[in-house]
Amino acid sequence: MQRVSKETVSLTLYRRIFTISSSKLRALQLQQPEPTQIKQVHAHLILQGLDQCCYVVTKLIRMLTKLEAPMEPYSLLVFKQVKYPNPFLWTALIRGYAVQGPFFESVRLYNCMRREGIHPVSFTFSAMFKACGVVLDVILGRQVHAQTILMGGFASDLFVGNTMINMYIKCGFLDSARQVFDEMSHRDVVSWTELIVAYSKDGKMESAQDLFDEMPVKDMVVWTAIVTGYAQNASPREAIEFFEKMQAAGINTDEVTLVGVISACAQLGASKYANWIRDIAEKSGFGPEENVVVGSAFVDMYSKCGNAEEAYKVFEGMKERNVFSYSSMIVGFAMHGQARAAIELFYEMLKTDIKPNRVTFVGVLTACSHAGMVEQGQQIFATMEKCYSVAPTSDHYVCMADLLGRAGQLEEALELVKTMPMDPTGGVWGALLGASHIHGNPDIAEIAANHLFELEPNSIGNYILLSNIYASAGRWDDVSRVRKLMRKKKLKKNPGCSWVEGKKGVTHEFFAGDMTHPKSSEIRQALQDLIDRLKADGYQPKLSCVPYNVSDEEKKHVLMTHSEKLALAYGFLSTDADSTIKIMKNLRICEDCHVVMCGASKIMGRKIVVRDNTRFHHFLNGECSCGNFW
DNA sequence: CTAGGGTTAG
Repeated sequence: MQRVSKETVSLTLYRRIFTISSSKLRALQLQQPEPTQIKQVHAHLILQGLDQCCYVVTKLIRMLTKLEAPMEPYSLLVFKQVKYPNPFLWTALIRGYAVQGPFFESVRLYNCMRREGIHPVSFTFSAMFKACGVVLDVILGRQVHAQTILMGGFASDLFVGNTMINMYIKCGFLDSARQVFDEMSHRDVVSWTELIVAYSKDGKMESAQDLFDEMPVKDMVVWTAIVTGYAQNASPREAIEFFEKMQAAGINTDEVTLVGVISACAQLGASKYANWIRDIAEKSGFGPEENVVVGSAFVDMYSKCGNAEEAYKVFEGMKERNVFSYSSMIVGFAMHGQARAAIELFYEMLKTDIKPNRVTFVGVLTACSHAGMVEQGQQIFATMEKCYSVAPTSDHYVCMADLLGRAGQLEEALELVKTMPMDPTGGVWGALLGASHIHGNPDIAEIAANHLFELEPNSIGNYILLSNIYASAGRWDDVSRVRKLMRKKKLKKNPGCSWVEGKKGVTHEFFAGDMTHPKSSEIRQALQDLIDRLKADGYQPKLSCVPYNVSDEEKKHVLMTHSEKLALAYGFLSTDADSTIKIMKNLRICEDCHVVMCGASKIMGRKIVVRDNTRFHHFLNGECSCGNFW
């Protein structure tokens, strides 16, 4: 009779046992194996005399680790019963603790192993680097690094090198990671990609780009990394440029690549790009229905491109939704002034088993704030930690200061800021300053602004806002004091700029007082005609929107040259009579322009959508979705 | 064993 080696038998057996047990797990829809099942498997091993076989026990421990079963008691138990564990078995246990914790057990076991004179394998070092990366212990990481060199040869092992790079990156030591990379005798795409991603996450796109250019062979993953890197670093045009290069190079794209590009399109906020990438996604079989991440990215993109209906359509059509999908949709509703829809969706979400997170609450609270729903917002804020164990961060205090302040409860807002449990951030004081602007309260504005000048000394917007608040109150001495401060700091005003989507997605850009457009005189005329019709309907220019101490005539003239008005007039001239006019502005839309937009939507019978620096205004029939509350 | 993914406020 032919003798079968023990390892071969055990491999077959291992397959049989584990196929059975994993199909059982699937049938029971369990995430983790039940203790009884583990016991059964172990009893089986003992019965077969395989509980001493390192190979089988190693496999068992690896499987348990993968299934996220706790290391104790079973993994540790089966390990302890093996009389002569080999380095692979030790390593499986060390890795298990590295992945699931407690981390110090990995270290203790590693030391035990060394004391017993067991020689580590390369895999052991990888496991240790993993552990160091998890707890960000770079000191231990460096010690293990030194040992890989002492042990001879391991430091130049490709896998050990890659895990070492990974550990240094996780700990934030990019230079050390780069040094390992530079000293490695063999590198693969993984080594390159790890570093490229690390550089781009650190905002160093030039370094990432340099490495990318040097790479001998580029695969889909690294192309995706560079596209996504640009998208994440607020360079959507570059992201799209590289995506197109990637396609031209004949590289496949998958849903991960698409997500990066979708995010870039969201940042551009133009329908043209939205339609373009949607088309590509559908054609390559990665529509928003199938994949949660793609779907959520599309929801966000459509919201940011001003297409709230399509965002919701995508959301509704998604087969699976998670906290990102809901949060994006809630934030989207809030952005478009649909506070009720946002809050309803939030409550709908609570009925599912998806748990809201910090971002979800930021979304709901801003929705409340934009709709002036103070009590509802306060109630949600009060329950977020108690009921959903999401501790409020300063972001949430920004929302609350905004909620109270916008609603005119400036004193309460100030009190909240003074008593909040962490140091108030620029955002919190900024919300208060903004509210003081809306409600014309120079005293509270002063308090907020003084904190802001400390926290954000170079942020021009704060100086302008304070100066405008003084101007509205007629305190011209204070105005010139702030102006002087700005001059001293050499801060330059960020010019107001608007652009409008014309036919075929072509956009036109206008600055305040802009006369450079070839059709300038026509635009002026169209705007004048519109204003005349509005005046006949009772419109009065809001002179208080001009923060200069000049004559009323001059103020009227300044108002007429605001970039969003020029964009509006051009929109009328250059788009079909039944289409929506889409305008974007880099700064907050001014009150006078807001009134004009309302009136224009009624008189001209057109839908107008304006995106200013934070949100969308939908004008229809003389009304705005923000309810004149923004 | 190691590399690429989406949501945040003034």
